[in-house]
Amino acid sequence: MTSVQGARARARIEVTAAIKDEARRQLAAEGAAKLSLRAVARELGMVSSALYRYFPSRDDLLTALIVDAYDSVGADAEAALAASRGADAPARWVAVCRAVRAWALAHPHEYALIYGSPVPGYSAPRDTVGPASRVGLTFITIAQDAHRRGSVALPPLADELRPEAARLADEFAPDLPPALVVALVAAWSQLFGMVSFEVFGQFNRMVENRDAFFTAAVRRLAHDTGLIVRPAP
Amino acid sequence: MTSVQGARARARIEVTAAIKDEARRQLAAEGAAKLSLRAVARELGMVSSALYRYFPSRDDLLTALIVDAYDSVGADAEAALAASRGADAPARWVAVCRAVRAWALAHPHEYALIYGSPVPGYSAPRDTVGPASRVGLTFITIAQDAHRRGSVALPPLADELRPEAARLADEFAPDLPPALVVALVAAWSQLFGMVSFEVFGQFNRMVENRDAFFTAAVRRLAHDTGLIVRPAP
DNA sequence: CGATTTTGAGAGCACTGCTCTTGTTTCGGC
DNA sequence: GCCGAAACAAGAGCAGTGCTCTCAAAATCG
Repeated sequence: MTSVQGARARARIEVTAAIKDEARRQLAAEGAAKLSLRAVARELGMVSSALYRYFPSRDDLLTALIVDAYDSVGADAEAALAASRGADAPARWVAVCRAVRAWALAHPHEYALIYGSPVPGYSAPRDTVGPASRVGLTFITIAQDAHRRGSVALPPLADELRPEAARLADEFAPDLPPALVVALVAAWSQLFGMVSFEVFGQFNRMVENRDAFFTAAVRRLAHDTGLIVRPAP
Repeated sequence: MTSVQGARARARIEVTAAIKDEARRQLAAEGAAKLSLRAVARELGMVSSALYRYFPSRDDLLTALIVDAYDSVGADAEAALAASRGADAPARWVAVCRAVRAWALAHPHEYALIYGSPVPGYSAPRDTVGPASRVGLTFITIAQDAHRRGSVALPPLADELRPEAARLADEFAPDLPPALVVALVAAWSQLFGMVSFEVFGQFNRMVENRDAFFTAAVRRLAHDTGLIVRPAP
């Protein structure tokens, strides 16, 4: 297929990767606001206009970095999920949450890029929705496994939320009870609230033992979602 | 005091206010990234260098806007708290949470400024910590009232979190049980997780009936914190 | 080989934050 | 009322930005 596609195509993907690497380096060093196309080109020994052959605009470069960042957290979350195979549902939930937090603390600027304020004129392009959902799918997988094994205690569901819950479940996990799905979405967003507060410094001079705080809170989140410990028969 | 302080000082605070107003307008229209000192000056009919007499740098202007934004949400939250006087604790919690969310949806760019990724070289200046804590203090007030009336069911507290909880309570609300304080901090950050996801578009093409979803989730947050309904004797 | 597409290089445009210098206006003490 | 000091507006200018355009070199394909 595209394997032996001439030196040209090969060079192109190499240069594209080099640009993204250097951009990621600047992102980690200075943040998205200070990411400069000219500086990236300069560091790579090319002229700024040449860079536009690879990314039609600065925002497109950022979009590429966004996709990569989503894939990076997503991969870490999935790895944590795989590594926790066999554990009970709450433990797996906590493991994935801790993986997400660890990734965020290790890549604060990339985290800010995807879970902070939308940087450009915003409106995320279509390419991002796939990678963006990988973490969420991890949680759904945990819930599905737990539900299959009967280790779910259905959380309460407010009456006025019932239609929304049914729609949500139908769209994302038809095999799961609606109450579980909406609880999952809530816990998902709440998890990122805690991670964002920590990464963005809102816990400064307040929470000290963040590891213990986070773990306890996230365990409670699992409980709220309905995930319970139930040893295999 | 500083009341009749000459036309000079008077003009200064007027110009300062005009600059902030115009900056806020541009902020709402285009976002923090595109806020331009020159454009603000242009719109105000002055030259860009003159603006530096009022704000020594662009970041200082942004800091001023940040403080104002914190005060704005804080005021709304406090108003909601005052308006809910007499209601039971969970109802008051929900009322304040809804006020915060409403403010965020009405001022998305200002919300992004204070609860999104830190924009400048970050590290919030000292002036911001006072206004920034107003919303949190609102929640502490609710908890204190509830605790005084006995309408709190203490949430569980993990052993490894006990020292942290004691320290936290001692620093922020010595009259409250430590378990309640850490639960409060967790719920506080989780609340902003949901608001951020809604404002930043993470719920797009997913949650439709966001009002019902948010209210139900936030009610559960109150329950997690230990706030319970208990009619006055 | 020749024609075509892809790439790099350079100049240039309009814009940004910010500094410095030059006059002008306002203020407080005599 | 006068006069030095402080505050101020204005303009020019610097270094940097994203992005467009043109033009030559290089790789690709018929």
